[in-house]
Amino acid sequence: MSAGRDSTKTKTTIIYSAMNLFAKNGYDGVSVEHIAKDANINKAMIYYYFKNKATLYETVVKKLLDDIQKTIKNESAKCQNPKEELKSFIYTFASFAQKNPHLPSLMLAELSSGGKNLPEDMFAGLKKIFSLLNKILKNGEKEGYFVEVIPIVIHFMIVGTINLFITTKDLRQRVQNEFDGDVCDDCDVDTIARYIYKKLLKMLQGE
Amino acid sequence: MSAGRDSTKTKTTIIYSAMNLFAKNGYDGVSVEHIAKDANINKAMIYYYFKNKATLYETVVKKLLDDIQKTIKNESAKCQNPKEELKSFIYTFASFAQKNPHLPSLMLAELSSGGKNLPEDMFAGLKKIFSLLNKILKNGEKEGYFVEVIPIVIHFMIVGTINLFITTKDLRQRVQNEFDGDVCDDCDVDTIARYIYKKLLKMLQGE
Amino acid sequence: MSAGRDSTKTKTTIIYSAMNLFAKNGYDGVSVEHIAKDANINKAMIYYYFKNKATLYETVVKKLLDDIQKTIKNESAKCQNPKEELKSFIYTFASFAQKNPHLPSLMLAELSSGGKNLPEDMFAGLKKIFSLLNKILKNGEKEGYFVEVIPIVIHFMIVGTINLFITTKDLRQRVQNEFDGDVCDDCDVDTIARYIYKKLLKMLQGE
Amino acid sequence: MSAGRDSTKTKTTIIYSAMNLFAKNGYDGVSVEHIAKDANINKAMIYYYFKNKATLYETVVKKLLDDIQKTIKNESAKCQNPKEELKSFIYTFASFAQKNPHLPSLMLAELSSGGKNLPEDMFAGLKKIFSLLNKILKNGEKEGYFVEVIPIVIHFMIVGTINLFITTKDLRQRVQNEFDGDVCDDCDVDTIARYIYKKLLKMLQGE
DNA sequence: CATGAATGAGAGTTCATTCAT
DNA sequence: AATGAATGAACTCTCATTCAT
Repeated sequence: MSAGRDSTKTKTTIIYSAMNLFAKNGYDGVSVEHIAKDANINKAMIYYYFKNKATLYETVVKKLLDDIQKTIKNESAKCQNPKEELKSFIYTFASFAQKNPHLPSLMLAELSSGGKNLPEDMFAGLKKIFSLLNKILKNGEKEGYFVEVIPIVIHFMIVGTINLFITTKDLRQRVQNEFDGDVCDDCDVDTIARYIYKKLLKMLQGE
Repeated sequence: MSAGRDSTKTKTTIIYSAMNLFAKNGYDGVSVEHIAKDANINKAMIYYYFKNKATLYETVVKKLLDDIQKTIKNESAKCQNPKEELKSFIYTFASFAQKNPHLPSLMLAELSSGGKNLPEDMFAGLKKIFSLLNKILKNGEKEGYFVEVIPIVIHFMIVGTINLFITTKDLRQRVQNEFDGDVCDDCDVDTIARYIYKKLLKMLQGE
Repeated sequence: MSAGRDSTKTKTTIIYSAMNLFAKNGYDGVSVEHIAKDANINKAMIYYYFKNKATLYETVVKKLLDDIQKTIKNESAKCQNPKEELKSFIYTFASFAQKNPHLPSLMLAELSSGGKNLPEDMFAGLKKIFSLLNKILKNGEKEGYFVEVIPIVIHFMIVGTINLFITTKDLRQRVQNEFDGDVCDDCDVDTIARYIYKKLLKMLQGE
Repeated sequence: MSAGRDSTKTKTTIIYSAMNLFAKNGYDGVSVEHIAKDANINKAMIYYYFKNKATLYETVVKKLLDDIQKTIKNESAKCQNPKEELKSFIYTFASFAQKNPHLPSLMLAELSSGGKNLPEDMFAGLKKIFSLLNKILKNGEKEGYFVEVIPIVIHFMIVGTINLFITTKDLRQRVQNEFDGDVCDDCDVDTIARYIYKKLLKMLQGE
């Protein structure tokens, strides 16, 4: 009654339920039945649209990586110089990660398993994202904006920091009071992005 | 016969097997039977020593966090000033993470699940580690070595970068050639630690 | 549009695909989807033409039994005396079984399940085939060609031997060398049919 | 309560339930749950004792073939000459097949699937049985009792006939009256064995 | 302390069958 | 006459956990 017989709609529903749940509980922590119930569809439909659980997972992760990569690219096109591009990269990644809290979790889960689940196919997504930053840094270097750096380290600094920031949000709020140091529990992502950008500039321009 | 001694030995064996497997495959990716086989003991013994699988997991993670925290503390005690302490923090964390490749995986897995698995009890470990860095930064600031920063962000920068570096080791080697940018596939952890420290100093000192 | 013609064609396609697959994999070993794909039609069409899977199976088996029975009858009509008729029966059954390797498999599968699958309706086919041999033997007896025998036993000898011969073809070739006795792995069906006929004559004529 | 914790007993129970059900309904026609219920044990125990359904099936078939082969061998040892041995072979096979109505069904099912289910491992059983007959025939030939024949054909005659006789028992009784020819619906297996032996002798001795 | 046997719940997956268009 | 979407039941297999010895 509800969903009817709309192929794309059903498939999309499945993907979003899966994205949601995989992000929260990881691959092994989510059952196909769980996804089906969340998507309000019959469990067998998942196998109608996807070969198996692993394929569904792969689809989800790929979509997420694809989306962010496109978003970053679009935003980057509006920039005038490497500095702006770097800023845009950080801001866009951060805001996307916040809007899709799935992403950091999935990325970390994926990476922390050594890519056990999704071989051969989704690296493309990760590589493309890194490529974008790589170009920005190299350009900036060539044009005299930045000093020479090891791009992958900068990449890990940005992504690692933001990811941890997002994934620990709940935790940080849980501990805020029992702690002397500032855990930034009420900072919003924009603030953090700005902060990271500012600090990073110092690295990239220093001496 | 000859009780007691074997007891601790068995328990230790279990913990190390569990640590190993949990790190590689995550909580849900490891079965109790799997651990028993790896530890070469009877499955029921795990339930003799640990209430259940979750408790065993908790024990493992806590031990790991405890170990690193103690190591960092010990190393820190040998230092003369905040700069040296910061250097020591980064180096120690990096080398510990490399020697226990379990740690980053477990930390990420744990955090990325929003602490779903080990509630209430293991945060202590994470907090202690952060506390160490917090003190270093605050001291450095008070003594004029560092400018004022948001400690948790610096913490995430260090930990996030190193963790990603370690967990992506295999992946980076897999892609090294098909890529234009340097993915640092043959850098060792020390090199990276030194690099991170150097770059961080710029942040913390720059006017 | 242009109904009617396609109708029969589709139905026929289904039957042949089903025959092929049922023979190779047995009733439970074949899915309706499998048949649909093989026949290159939509799965639901099978339910348009046949009440359900069991009915389709029944149709297939009946057709096969009907075909062979008609073939035997036709060939028999060309014969002059019971001896020739017996020879024709054996040769025809053997060559039909070889051309339709489905038949023996299906017969055996059907019989070995105690007729669980097709109740009440397909025995007719089996009975008709046996009737043909029965008449030959009775005639031969009356006309002094053969001694009196129990027809059903002779029937089982012929059918059982040929069926085993055909169904074990692959197996016999697999073991040919590791075996001292001759497993007749390169005999063709005609040779065997002739041999069976010759040996059977001895039984039917002896003293 | 009932079965208790007796390993061998449980395993045996499983095997016999499986033998029974597989014979009646074939491999695909029996569910693991079905077997568990019939054996009055927990479904998971089947996987405790057997790798999977296929392995259980294999075990069952192998046991059956082993049993009959040993029985035939034992009986054969009591005989004085090839003629007696042949008689013994036929009688023993027939009576075993009757007492274990599973055997013919399983053999046929197995063969008719081209050995799809049990590769590489159970042929041994089939080969051993054939070897026994092979020796009898060769000996008989050497000692002047029998003429030269193709052993595998004789083997198929015996086994094929008896198998069909047993598997069609129900069917033959269902049709007895609606039929002119004698379908031997009330013959017992001994009668048939004797008959087959008698007829076979004619083949093997006739000049 | 230690073991093998046992359990019940649930996981992923497939299937025959039906519905809506 | 034909199609793709949908369903619910069943199936194989695994797992965390407990019992009996």
